[in-house]
Amino acid sequence: MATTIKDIARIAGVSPSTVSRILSNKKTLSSGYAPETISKINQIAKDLNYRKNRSAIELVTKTSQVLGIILPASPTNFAQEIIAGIQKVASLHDIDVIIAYAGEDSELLQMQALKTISERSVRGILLLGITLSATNAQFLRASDIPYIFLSVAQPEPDLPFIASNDFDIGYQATNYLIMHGHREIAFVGADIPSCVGQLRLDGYRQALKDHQIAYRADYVIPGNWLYEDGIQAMNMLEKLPHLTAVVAGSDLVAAGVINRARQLHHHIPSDLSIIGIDGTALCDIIYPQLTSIQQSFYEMGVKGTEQLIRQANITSSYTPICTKKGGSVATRNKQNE
Amino acid sequence: MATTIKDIARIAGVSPSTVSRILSNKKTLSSGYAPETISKINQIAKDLNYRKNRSAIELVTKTSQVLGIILPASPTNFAQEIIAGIQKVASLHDIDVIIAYAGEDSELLQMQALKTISERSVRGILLLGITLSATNAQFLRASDIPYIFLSVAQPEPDLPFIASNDFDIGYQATNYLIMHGHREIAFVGADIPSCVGQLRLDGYRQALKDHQIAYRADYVIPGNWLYEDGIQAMNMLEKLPHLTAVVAGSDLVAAGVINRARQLHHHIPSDLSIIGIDGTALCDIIYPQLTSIQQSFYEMGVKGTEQLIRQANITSSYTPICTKKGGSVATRNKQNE
DNA sequence: TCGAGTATTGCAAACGTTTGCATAAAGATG
DNA sequence: CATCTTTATGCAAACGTTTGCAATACTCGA
Repeated sequence: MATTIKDIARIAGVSPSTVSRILSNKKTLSSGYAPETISKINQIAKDLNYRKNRSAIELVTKTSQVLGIILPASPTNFAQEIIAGIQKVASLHDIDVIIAYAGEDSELLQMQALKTISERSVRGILLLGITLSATNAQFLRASDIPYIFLSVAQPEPDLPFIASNDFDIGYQATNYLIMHGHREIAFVGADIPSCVGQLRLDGYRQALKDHQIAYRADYVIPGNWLYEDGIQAMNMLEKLPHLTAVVAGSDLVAAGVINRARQLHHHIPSDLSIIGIDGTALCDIIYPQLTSIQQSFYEMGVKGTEQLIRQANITSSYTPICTKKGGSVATRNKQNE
Repeated sequence: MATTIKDIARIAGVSPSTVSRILSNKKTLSSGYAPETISKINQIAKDLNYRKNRSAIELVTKTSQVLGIILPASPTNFAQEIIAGIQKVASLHDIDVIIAYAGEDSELLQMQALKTISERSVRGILLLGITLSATNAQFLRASDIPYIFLSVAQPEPDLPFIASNDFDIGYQATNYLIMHGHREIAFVGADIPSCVGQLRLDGYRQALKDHQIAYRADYVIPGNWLYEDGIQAMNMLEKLPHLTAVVAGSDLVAAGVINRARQLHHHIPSDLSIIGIDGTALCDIIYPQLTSIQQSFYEMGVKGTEQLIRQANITSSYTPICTKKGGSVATRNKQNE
């Protein structure tokens, strides 16, 4: 049986309140406890290997030092970076983190994760890379716990988020290729039904439009942001003779496209230029090094956590994106066509 | 103010005990509650958006449905896979997971993470990829909470672990190269002072010895398992003319070696063969595809969690390793020398 | 109609901590 | 010496739940 505050009190010959106040070094209104009492209590606590019972504390104080993170069941490779940002800020404030996994698709799994987290009277909830079903969003709102979505912008105004502007990402990626002389550009590997995918596609189309390039439906090959999607996409792209460049939905997709292209004896970037999205560590690792639209994942974690911790009202915001240059995009001059 | 069991009881006109038993569908000794009572209670609970207070439950039952994970401050890329295994099993048993980060080096950070976790009266602690200082190990032992180390074997017998046999990994990697005709083999990127690094190095040396190959200290270039270490290592390897193969401490290191080698106009695998360690998804992504000694990370998570959940006594074990073949190792015939 | 048996529910203590208020002791002031 | 402060500590309620035991209400056979 673990030692409690009462055990310490009994041994020290003081009351539990005294022990409690000393151990959580509360300053009473008056100046405080006798130094000898303090050191005695601390010594006994150490000797008895005393550890606080968080449940009891949280029960009586009705506050907790815990943040809840909800992750998609298949954690994307950038989630790690966001979590690092969260942990950084959390540990600075002596706050613990509990993690629950939610299916992206399965409404049931989502609800389960929400329940799990909300029952722990957490101080706030960070939702990474998911969109909630209407019912579940309602549950979240009703829970009375501050929350914020990270990395995917939410359409509804009362679901605050910190994310990249996915329209801009799509636009900037496409525009980058256009600026390098490309006009036959595919858009592959994105999960189109999703908010993120849809927005990026919109950005892609807008960039084309702004440069009087016709949109071709067969240049858009949806996927699930995965390496395998890149492979698949490249298999289809091969049948499109005029194509000179590809916007990949993620760095992973880009890697798939590049590797499959190599197998098919297409040279990157001279035969085909590729730009990725995310700007993860992967960019440096694959060959040729990937040019990519880099997102500020770490910053999302930091900002989101800070918002939740300082109890101010929570507002949506976009984190900056930038183009990270590699060697996967070549300049194309018109007469080559 | 959140709804409690008492609120429901008052509204339903029953006692809190009734509500409690119904909501956690306890079977009383006799057959049970009246169906109408049950449905009434459930309805009210739903209407009032009732959520259990875990703190209160844990306080009174003195058990928790939480598992603690301690991660190294710089989470390695395979940690994700282990965590996936943990989550899988945990969610099957309706168990939550809380995560704390510990420095590998900093004794203080380690202690902080241990305190954090142990105060939450968790059901068990999983320590990923770290070794504890003597003091901290003592603290862990004294905590009375079941624990198990994952992915790094512990020397002391009362620190149970589930990990790969790192000696075997070093041996098997080296032996694979020898079997392909190599005799001038470097060992790079491993963190030698660490248990894991030391064991793998021992395996490497044993394999050499078993084939009457002399050990050369300049063929061993330590590192920190990182991509950059691979780059650095390759810079040094270039000055060793007879070298034909490399055992990389991790897949990341291997990626670094390969990329730097390409920059230096060495062809992989004809000029230089490379074998990685870990067998992560990265192997397929880099070019040429990496041959690697694959570890069973997911299984570590699964097994460790199962052990902690079923409260049986916890025992150490090794998970299997296997060689995952890519295109980064070439056969070398003797007369080439 | 009377128990006996059973089905359904309630009572109250307990978990370990915090905290507003009360109190005792000691010192200061007149 | 009486009174007032100040300082250091204790009392007891409260947090929301579970659960052993007790109690009530019903059913049924004789």
